Amino acid sequence: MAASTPHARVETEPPISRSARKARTRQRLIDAALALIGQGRSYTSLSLREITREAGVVPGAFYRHFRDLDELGLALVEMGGVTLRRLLREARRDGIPPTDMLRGSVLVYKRFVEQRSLVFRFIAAERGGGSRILRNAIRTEDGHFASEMAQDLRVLGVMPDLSSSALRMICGLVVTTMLNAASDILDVPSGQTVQEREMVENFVRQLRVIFIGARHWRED
Amino acid sequence: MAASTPHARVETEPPISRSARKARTRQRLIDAALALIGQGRSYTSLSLREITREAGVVPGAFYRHFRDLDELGLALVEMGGVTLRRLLREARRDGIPPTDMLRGSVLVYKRFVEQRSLVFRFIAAERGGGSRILRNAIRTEDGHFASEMAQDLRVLGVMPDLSSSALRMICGLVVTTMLNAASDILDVPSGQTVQEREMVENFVRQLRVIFIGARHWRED
DNA sequence: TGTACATCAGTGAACGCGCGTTCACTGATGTAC
DNA sequence: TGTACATCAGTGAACGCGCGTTCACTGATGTAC
Repeated sequence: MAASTPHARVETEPPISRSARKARTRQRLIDAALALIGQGRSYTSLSLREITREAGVVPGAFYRHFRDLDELGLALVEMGGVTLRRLLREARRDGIPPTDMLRGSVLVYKRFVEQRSLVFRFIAAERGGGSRILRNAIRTEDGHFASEMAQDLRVLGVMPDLSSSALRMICGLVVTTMLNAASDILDVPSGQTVQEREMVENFVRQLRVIFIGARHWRED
Repeated sequence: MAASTPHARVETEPPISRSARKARTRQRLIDAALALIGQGRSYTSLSLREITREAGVVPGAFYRHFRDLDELGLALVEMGGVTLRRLLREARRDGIPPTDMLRGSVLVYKRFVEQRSLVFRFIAAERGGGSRILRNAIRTEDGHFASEMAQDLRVLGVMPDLSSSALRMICGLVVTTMLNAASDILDVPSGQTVQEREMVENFVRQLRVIFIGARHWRED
């Protein structure tokens, strides 16, 4: 047990600065909340004590890092934003799948969501539901994501006839459709089941409708 | 206080059968949960005692009506399903707004959501988030709603070239877009504000994209 | 480099509180005769 | 219609438990000289 007390030093590790240690504990609290979400709990129903227990610190230590649970929630939202921006960055780097572009993108997205299931579970849940503060923070984050996506499409010369505002609006629709799909992706039993294939197919077709609509869009 | 005890009889009311009284208490529990949701609470974070307190019964009485909170949640989902079916029924009865069809429908929907804000707040929140049981129940309910909408459109002869499966898929997209919008509708500060108009405009344009996409849809 | 003091992340104990669940009970409603 | 008994929705008290928050504390890290 001595090894887990805060001041014990694991022999193989070098000394750690106070600020680094503090940042590490902060991250442990965030990870603990995500781990509990991963066990099927919803963020709104987590207690401060559960989180500190999972993180391996005493309840009172929580207050060295966050004023209350909402503030930890905002940190999770920020992490969600970072995750979404990474999705775009990877898309930019890897380019569009050469054949069957839409289905390819959907499968890439599906894998991305599954690899970061905890963050997406959190976003999908609190987007519609949690406290007003979290909901608005997530809405803002989603909005930024949609705007960035619109700018990327503009740069790539996709749908050059659309006005910026129309492109932005369409990306907003794509984003909400993606986030709805994230919830479906996480709930479908994994493995090459019929359900899974139907879910992917449905998602692909819905995006196709949106892009067909975008191609034929005319300003009023 | 005597008037609020279960056996007291308000003089002006006729005697009530035992089963009617039980149904009334059950409804009070449901209404109490909705009332608390209306105060900005999320269903997942409600406690059994809060609900019974709000309903004006003793905590133990809860068990005469529901096994646990999930079972009450399922009753709320069912109520949500009834609400959605009523929306379709009214649409059938009143027909499509004669001019500016889409914007007209959106405004009708907006008023509908605002009038039943508690139910929609619940659905919007638990759809992505609550317990797995509730999420699946809501998914099922939404699916039925989409199927019914598809059938209505078929009967009305809207988009007669689409296969039933394509029509169903498109209605699914419309429904998720509607439910996302419900969350926006409930969060936007009411009154004739700029924000409100922009939100409605965005919603209208997104639906327009979907319907344009549907008109140009070709089976693979 | 060494020493004396300051800082502060995390501890551990304590507090009062609301929680879910149980149980024997009460008394109005329902039923059999 | 009247009477005797059964039913059961709701009561009220009790239980053990985990909760959020507070506080004086400890001791490793950081700093001034």
